[in-house]
Amino acid sequence: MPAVAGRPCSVAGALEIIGDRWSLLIVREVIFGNHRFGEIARNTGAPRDRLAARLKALVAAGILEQREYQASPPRSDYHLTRAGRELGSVLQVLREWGDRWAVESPPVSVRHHDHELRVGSVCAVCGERVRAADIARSMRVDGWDMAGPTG
Amino acid sequence: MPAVAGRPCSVAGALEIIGDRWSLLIVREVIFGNHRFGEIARNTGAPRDRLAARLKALVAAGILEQREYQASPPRSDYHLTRAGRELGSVLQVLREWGDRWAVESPPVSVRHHDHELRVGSVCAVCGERVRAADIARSMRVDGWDMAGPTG
DNA sequence: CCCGTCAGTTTGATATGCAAACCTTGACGG
DNA sequence: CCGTCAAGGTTTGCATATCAAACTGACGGG
Repeated sequence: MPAVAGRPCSVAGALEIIGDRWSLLIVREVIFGNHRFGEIARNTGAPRDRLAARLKALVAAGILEQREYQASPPRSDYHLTRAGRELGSVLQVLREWGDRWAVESPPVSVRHHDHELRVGSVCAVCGERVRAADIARSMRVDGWDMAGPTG
Repeated sequence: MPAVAGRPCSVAGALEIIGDRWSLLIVREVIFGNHRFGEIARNTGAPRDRLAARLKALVAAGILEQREYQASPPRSDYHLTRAGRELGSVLQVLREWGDRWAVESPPVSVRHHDHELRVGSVCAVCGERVRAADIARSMRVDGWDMAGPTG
C-alpha cells in the first residue's frame, strides 16, 4: 500500500512539499532578497502563524535554512538551500503562465541582459525545443500505467 | 486598496487559480489522457466533492472545458484549453524538481525522441541559457519595489 | 428485478486557516 | 526609572474548508 493515495508521481511529491498556499510566495520573496520574517509576512500577505508554520516546514524539507543574525534577542532570517534555489525555474515558468493567463499586465519586470526575459523550454540532452508531440510517457512503478492502477 | 493582500505578482495570480492541492494533479491526469470524472478521482486521490468543485472552478477559469459525450444520462468529460495546455511546462519543471528533491527515483518516465527528457530553460529572446546572475527584476506597479510596499 | 456504472451531491465529523491580540527580549528616549 | 517601539514569533477563538463515506438518479445488461 502506498503512503499516499493517487498516482505515484514527482509532481505529487513536489506539491506535497511546496503545494500549499504560501510556500512558493515565500520562496519568491527570499529570491527577491527579503529574508526576514516580517518582510516575508508583509510581502506575501500570509498570516503570521501560517508563515511561522510554513517556514518551519520548509526548513525541515531542506528548502530554506534558518540563520541567526543576532543572538540576543535571538533573531534569525531565512536563506535558500540548493533545493530552494532550484525552485527558481518553477517560479519563472509559473510567472510566465501567470503573465499570460492570470493578470492583465505583468506586475514584475524581469530583465535578461538588455531585454525582457522570456523563458523557453528545451531538452537539455538534445537541445531541441520541447513539443508535446515529441514526448512519450510511461510509468516505472508496478501496479500503474498511464491510465491508472492496473490492479 | 488592492484586491488581495501581498505583492502584486503573476505568480500569486497563477497560484490563485491553480495553487490549491488538486488543480495541477487534475491537469496532469488530463494531459495523461484521463478525461473522465471517475478516472481523475481515482488517479489523483482527490475526494469526489473536492474534485467536482475544482473541475467547476477550472472550467470557470478557462483551463478546462467540459464536453458532453453522451446526452442521457448526461455524462461529460474534461479537456484542456490553450491555457490548460500551457500548464504543461509548469508540470514539466515541477516534475524535474520533484524527481531531484521529492522522490527517491522518478516514478514517471518521459521520453523525448529516444532519450529521457530533461528540460532546460533558455531565454526565448536571445537563446542563452538562463542564469540567475544575468537577471534583474523590478516592480512595474506604484507603491511597490522589490523590497516591499513603498507607502 | 437486481446489479453495476457513472457523475456527481449530501452529510456530519474533523482539520485547517484566519485576524487579532499577546509575549519576550532588548534598544532607545526622556 | 518608565514608557514606547521593534522583531519574531505564539496563542486564542472563531469561521471555513476538507475529508471519507453514503447517497442520488439515470441508465444498461442479464
